[in-house]
Amino acid sequence: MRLGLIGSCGYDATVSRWLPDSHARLEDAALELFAERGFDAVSTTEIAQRAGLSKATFFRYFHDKPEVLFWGQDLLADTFRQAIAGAPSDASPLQLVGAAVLAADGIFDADRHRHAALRARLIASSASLGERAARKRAVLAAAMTDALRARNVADGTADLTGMVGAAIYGAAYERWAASPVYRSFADLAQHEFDLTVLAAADMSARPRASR
Amino acid sequence: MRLGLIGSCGYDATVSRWLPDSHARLEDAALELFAERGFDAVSTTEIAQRAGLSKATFFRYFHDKPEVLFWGQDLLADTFRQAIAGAPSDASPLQLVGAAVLAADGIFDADRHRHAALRARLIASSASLGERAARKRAVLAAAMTDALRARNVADGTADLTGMVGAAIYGAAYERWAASPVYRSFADLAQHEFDLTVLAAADMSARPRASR
DNA sequence: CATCTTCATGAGACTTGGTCTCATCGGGTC
DNA sequence: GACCCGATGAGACCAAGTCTCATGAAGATG
Repeated sequence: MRLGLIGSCGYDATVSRWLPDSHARLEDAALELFAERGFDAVSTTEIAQRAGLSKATFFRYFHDKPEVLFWGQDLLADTFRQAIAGAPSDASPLQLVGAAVLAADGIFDADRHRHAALRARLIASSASLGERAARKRAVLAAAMTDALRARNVADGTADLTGMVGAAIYGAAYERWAASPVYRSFADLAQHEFDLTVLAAADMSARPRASR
Repeated sequence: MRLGLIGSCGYDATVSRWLPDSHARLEDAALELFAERGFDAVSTTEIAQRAGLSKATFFRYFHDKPEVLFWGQDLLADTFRQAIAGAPSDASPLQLVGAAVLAADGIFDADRHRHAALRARLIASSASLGERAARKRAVLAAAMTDALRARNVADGTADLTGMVGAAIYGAAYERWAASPVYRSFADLAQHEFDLTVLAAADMSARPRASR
């Protein structure tokens, strides 16, 4: 139900004198408190206390307070990179990023869906969280751009297509998170991809005479 | 040489018992200190002292420390909006955002160019500044998207084109800031626009058989 | 059994960003 | 002269984040 892996350093849940899974306990405590009172009104000291730990330990597991909501993003960037590197050789750049977003399906399971709506609500409520989210998305775009360049896609095209890929991902994730019941991420991603292909063609079209 | 206008509230430089232009003095002091020692190693107290003011006054003029580097962005978003609203009715969405970026030419004058390289260097050096920059760019994209929707561009197309517009702006600004001598922003923007038109067509193209 | 090492943790001092309240004081107004 | 307005200073106060040192159980070694 919960990953035994932490962002950078893998660790095995050593059964010791301490209660196990400090990382998960801290995350659970934080999400509970955020759900009750919002992000800003909860202090890191309080999160740590509810998890039965100290503030210092909180910052050992999370680089800063927002990171409780954002950890695990590296995995997503890697998934994108690998999907693009491993796609068929006759795919267009747009199809490559489409395949990348579809490949994220495995990450967004039912467990992750449970907190997705809360996360979205919190991020929308705080300017500083919005900044972090924007940056994370830029990192995803850069990951795709790099993977495209590695396949000899021209620089300008790789830049643009990476951003479009991030937009497809963002739209698909938003809908996935907003859905009250669990749905397959791949279905939503495929749908957003199709819409984006149409929109890409539409960008350069002159407007029809209005009605 | 320096605007007499502050972000949200206009004020006139009342000649009174205080030295005028606190805003400008704070900004100058901050940029000097940042240039000397970097963003993180300078405290807001120190900035205020060099400007002959108190920390409290610093936070009256800038909502937070990073804002010293980012204020004035609202003007840019408004410029984009107005340019899109006022463009010829037969323009394609891509041409609309192109026109918007070109319209920013008036903002990027020689005075603003003087500190642009420093700003870029500082932003690249700090993760938190990178987040703020990413968010600001997302706001610009949203401004363009809104203006496109107001012209009856379809939602999906407006979303995508707004992001592309922000990318064009970002690339043009980056080159403008990096140029050691002052250059016309419009020239660079036009060039980036042309490249992006080509890249947009290239996104959907199958790769040529490699040599 | 005794000792040593390892390591996740606690305790708490410390710096700084950011908020808030209250006092100050010159200028303009009536 | 009495009054208010508005930019400012002083400084208390809170929370994020860093850092150092102590602790004590687990496991290894002898």
